[in-house]
Amino acid sequence: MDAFTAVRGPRIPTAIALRGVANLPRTDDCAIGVRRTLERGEEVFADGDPCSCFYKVVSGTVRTVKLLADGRRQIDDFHLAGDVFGLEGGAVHRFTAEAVSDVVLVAYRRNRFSDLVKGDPVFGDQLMSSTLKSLDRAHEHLVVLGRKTALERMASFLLDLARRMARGDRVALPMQRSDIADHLGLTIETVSRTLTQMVRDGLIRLAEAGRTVILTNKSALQHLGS
Amino acid sequence: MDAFTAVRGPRIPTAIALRGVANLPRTDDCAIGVRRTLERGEEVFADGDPCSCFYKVVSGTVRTVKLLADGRRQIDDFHLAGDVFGLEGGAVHRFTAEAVSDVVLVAYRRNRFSDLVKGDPVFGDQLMSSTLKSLDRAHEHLVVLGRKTALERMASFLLDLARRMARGDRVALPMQRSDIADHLGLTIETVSRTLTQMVRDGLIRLAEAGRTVILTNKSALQHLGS
DNA sequence: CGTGTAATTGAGTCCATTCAAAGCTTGTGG
DNA sequence: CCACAAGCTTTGAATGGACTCAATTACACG
Repeated sequence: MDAFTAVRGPRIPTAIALRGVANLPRTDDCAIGVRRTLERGEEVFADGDPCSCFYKVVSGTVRTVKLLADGRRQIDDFHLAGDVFGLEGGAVHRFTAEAVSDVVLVAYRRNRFSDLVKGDPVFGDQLMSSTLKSLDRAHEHLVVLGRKTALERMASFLLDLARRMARGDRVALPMQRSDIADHLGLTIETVSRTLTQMVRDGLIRLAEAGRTVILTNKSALQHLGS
Repeated sequence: MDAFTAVRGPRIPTAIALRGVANLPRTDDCAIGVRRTLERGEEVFADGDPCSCFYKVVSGTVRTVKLLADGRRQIDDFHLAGDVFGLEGGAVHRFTAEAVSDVVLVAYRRNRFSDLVKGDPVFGDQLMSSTLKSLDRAHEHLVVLGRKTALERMASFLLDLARRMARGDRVALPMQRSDIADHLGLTIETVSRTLTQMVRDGLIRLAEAGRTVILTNKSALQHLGS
């Protein structure tokens, strides 16, 4: 079975496709990449939708979500500006993608992978590199979910966010407690209690109604996050 | 940054490389793929080793492992005959790979991805497809570790193994309880108790000193595994 | 200033863990 | 062939960390 044959679109001039999102023409020209804006809570695609596009985040935050039959939820990952998501092997998406905040995306039509790479070898390298990065993040998160305590999970999460989006030691959380809980395999109560304990222990400070975290003792956090 | 430049080997005739493992010449000719046999417990590569090769399993089972500083262990995945593992984005491996049973592998030298694909587009598709399959498996496992109970974890695990390696409804477990525990984020005691409970409930039977599981009520297991 | 949503805090419970011991298997040497 | 050792697995009892249920507080928005 082939990864990129399920949906065939028009041939994409791939040289332009993924590299310079900032330089993309602001049109609906599907051949290059469709700019798409969503409001907080809107769905990018749903579990089971035909897998015709993948996406790159221009601004905002997206969550990729899996739901169990009884409503339990697991958030695989949060995707920030520059991240690629929605690239999958099968013919349909295996998870749902939703806007955590207001979001701007660029959608790329999926195609036979070898064709894309033939058109632009660098593009192929980048696509593979981006997929391998996702895989690495997923593997890292398996350790968090499989073997870490609530405190350690939160420390890992905050450090990861800080590395990716911090200005100084301030992290403005784009998501709410329930998202963090469903990402870390905890409940919102435990998330809240853990943050409170971190404040008590001088690891962090909270600001802006708890939506900004200031890392006041990064080395202690790193020791916790392993 | 490019995924496949860290180690440059001689140009690989990729058309032969990944497709027909069974047809590979049994030589040490590194340009095609080195056959490698390991005994149970031996290391394929270690966390931090330079990432010069990736591997395809010919026979046996391999585990990929992450260790925390205090000895806690997470087994990302088990790799069975036909599976590819060890392909990573960075210059060094981020986990350890060990033989769960006696194992035969073929090692492929990593190379610039676009070069590989240029040599053989089908090979590129397969490599990407294999990576996306790993990513899908990792995401599926995140749900297991983040949101499922011990019973559900074990059900998911047994069904996955059955799908991949069962003869009829018999699954000969290649790994021991501690491996299962470290894969499912449980302790060996909980793994054992869960299996005992499944036997009591008529979901499975155990044979050959508990190293073979017979799925006697697959639909009930599927209901548990969601 | 009220209203609804999100976040925090508290009390009690439970599932999986830890600690402990016994039972099986397998391999080795007498 | 049996005895013994070493490792793996199972079982039991008690503990504990995160959960559930419940109530309160804080905040955003009309």
